[in-house]
Amino acid sequence: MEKSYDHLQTESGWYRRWEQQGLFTPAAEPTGIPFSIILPPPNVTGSLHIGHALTLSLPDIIVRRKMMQGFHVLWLPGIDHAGIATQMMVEKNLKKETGRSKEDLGREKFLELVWDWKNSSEKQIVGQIKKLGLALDWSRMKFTLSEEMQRAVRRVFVALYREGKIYQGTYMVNRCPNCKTVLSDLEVEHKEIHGRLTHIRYPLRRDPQRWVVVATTRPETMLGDVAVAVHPKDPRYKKLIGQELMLPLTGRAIPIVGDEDVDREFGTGAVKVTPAHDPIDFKIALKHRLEKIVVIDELARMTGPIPEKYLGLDRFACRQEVLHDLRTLGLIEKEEDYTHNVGHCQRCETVVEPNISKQWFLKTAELASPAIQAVRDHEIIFIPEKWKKVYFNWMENIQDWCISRQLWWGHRIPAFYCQECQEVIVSEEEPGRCPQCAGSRLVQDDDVLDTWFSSALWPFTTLGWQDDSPDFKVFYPTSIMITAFDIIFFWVARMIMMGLHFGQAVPFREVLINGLIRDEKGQKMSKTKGNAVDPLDIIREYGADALRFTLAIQAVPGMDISLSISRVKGYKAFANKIWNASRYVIMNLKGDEPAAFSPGAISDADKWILHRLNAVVEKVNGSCDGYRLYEAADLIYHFVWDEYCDWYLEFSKSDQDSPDTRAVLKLTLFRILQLLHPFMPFVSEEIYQRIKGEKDFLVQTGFPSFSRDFVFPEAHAAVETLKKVVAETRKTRTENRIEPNKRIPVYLKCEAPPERRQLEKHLKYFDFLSRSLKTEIVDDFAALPKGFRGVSQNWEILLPFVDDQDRQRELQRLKLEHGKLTQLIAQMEAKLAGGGFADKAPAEVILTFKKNLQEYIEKKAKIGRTIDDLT
RNA sequence: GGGCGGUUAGCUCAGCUGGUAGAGCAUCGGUUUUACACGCCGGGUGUCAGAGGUUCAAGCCCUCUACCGCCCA
Repeated sequence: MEKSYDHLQTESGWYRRWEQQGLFTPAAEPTGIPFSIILPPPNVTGSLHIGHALTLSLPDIIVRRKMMQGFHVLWLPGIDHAGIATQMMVEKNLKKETGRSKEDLGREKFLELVWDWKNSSEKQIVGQIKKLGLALDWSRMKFTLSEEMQRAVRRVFVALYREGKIYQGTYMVNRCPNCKTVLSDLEVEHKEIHGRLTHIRYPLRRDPQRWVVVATTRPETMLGDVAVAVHPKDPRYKKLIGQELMLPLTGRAIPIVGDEDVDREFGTGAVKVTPAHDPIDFKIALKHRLEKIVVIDELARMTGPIPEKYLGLDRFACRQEVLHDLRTLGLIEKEEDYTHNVGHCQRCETVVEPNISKQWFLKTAELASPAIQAVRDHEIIFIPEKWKKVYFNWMENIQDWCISRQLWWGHRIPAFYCQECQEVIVSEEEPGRCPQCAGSRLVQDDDVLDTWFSSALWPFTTLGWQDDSPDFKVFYPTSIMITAFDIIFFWVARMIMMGLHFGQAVPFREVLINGLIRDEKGQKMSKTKGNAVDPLDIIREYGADALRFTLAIQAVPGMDISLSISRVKGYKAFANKIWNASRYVIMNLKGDEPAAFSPGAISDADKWILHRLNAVVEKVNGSCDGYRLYEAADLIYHFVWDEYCDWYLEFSKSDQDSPDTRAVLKLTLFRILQLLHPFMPFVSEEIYQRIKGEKDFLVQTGFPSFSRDFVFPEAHAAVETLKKVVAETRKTRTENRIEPNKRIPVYLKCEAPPERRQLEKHLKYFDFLSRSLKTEIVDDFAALPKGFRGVSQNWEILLPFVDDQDRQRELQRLKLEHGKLTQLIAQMEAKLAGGGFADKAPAEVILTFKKNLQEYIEKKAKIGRTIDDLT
């Protein structure tokens, strides 16, 4: 074996072999309890970022452990067509490369380009996923826009339409003028904007010298005002209700209406009403039967019955014009700085324009209530539980979902319009003829569905629900959904609604919410923002194992992660540590190690490591079962490094002649590899291949579980004593600057006969680990040469001086320690005496406390005696 | 406006049902000890954001404040 671990070499080969062996494809015959996870599909907008690495690694750790435990595991991969994002990218690309727009190409040709893009993006994503080592069953790979998924989506759409849950209607929706499509509420992000609140005078028609002042952040919309609303009880304005105002710049007269919903505190208390461009005004207008004047078009340009000079201007350019013109007319009362929330397109950050148009909607209330109930009834468990509240809060206030998008890339809405009789036909297949008038001039709806519509169906459509497949019967409901919290509404909530409705059961039993990986500014990483990190860079430099381990150990459920490269580096060193520990073990194996050893016959050191291993295995299983993977990773890390490497390998150096010890070395290493495999699949596999048993691959060997045969409390206690005295001896050596390599005699004194016997049995380890020339356990130091002294619980250590300078140094050190102990003891005694601690604290707590105190007192006395002795 | 989370060693973060604080990295001293210098041995490091309260005892529970971040409207 090489002296240091080469992650690049190891990680390059294994994945292909795992895949070729079909290790990740569940056997045709169910071999255990089904366990399934459907991968939250990454977008085909490019490549994966580090956030994906987290959301994909965590389930993989769970999946691999389940595979090892013998479950019938399916971990199903897929990718998402991501309507808006993908189309935008391809459009941008087309523009850049050829200067042409998608309209220049036409729908069909453009879509061909998008498919090309999808294919190359898919290739890249799949490559990245394999580099991460995910144990996915590629034979079941899905794509949200495949022919198969399209069939499923059409079936669902038609079913919901027939149930009256999908309807078409004209309402105010959010439109992104840049993406040129409407958006759902969820795709709009509210951001604080430092804008201006402009107070504009609207003169009274009968008395132009008097006016009403309205305040607005969007002066350009005044061109579409149809009224000014005031609160009917507002003393400032109530007499004016019913009168008319002259709308500046337009020459139109508009009424003053009274409306209870007007906020008297906002601005002047009189609000302009622009029903075509503001959702609140839209509602006011409905109540008062006011006309809706559209003055901004779908691309956010000025339009409609407005003065010609404004026509065609961009909304923001027009704002400046309107302000200028009003100023000229002296109609601006004042302008003030004003901070308010403005909706932005989640994809491109353009300010969203409220817009009235005819769209398709999904009525969500009826779907939501069983979905709420399922979580209430614990059919679905959120981990951590607090996310339930977020889920309930959204679901209980859910609005109808606008599902149509003015895009080309997506599931085309299966609605057909008869050009003869205007009949709307919703059908899975092209109807051919109008069922109403038998006309054959049918035109399909141009729009496509919101990407998230097909995502909502993902847990059952990927399993072949639409074809009544065996997979659906075996693997639905899936076991768990693992994702970031920003996707609770987009995915989780909608999947639950659709899963219950069409799959007849919850889509998953558990929802594990992980945090987001943020950049150094604490910002969400996203491709559109350009602050994403490529996990491949990290993998190349430190290894996928190190990355996976870092993510696992940092991922406290529900907490965000700031990815720290220094930690990745640390876990790369961990991989190297394991490599070298294995190297030591493998180099020492002679082939005569018994396959089975008698637990009674092995050494205490062997028993100790098995005992510790057993305890760690039990804890790791508990942590994994509770999805505390960070805790499991931490346990494994410390067991391997602090116990197996730092102590057991060192003990074994004194026992190399024993075939039993070599057998325990190998067995423990094997168990470590098994424990580690879900977290670090590559290095563990690479090493396993060198100590391989009957199974070809590590994932086939099982996951360790607690064993009653490996409980050795006496041997464990003995070795802990040994470790304690070794540590104190080393410390005494270092503190007194005894040359690290020099072997010197060590004298020990012990007040606890059982501990003395424990150590006497293990002096060979002690000599080796503390570089002792010879070790004597004596009853009294009096007859011995003077020396450096060390004290730990029940033990005193004496390392003989070489000269008088040594003695002086030692005295100084002891006095210092004596002082520290005096202080500590005083504090503890004070606590015991006053306050009520002794009366009220539980007996055990006091007992431990007193025991500790007693120890300190004894230690102090010992040091005191030593000081006298040396003086 | 409603809600949630964070504030612990220089940095990034753990700390389970309250019992005198931990990890990785960094740092300091020593060390080419035959698995590993991606190492080994040893050390230092914190008024656990601030104030108040409950308690014998609070990083952990309660109240308030400050700052940072997020979600929803």
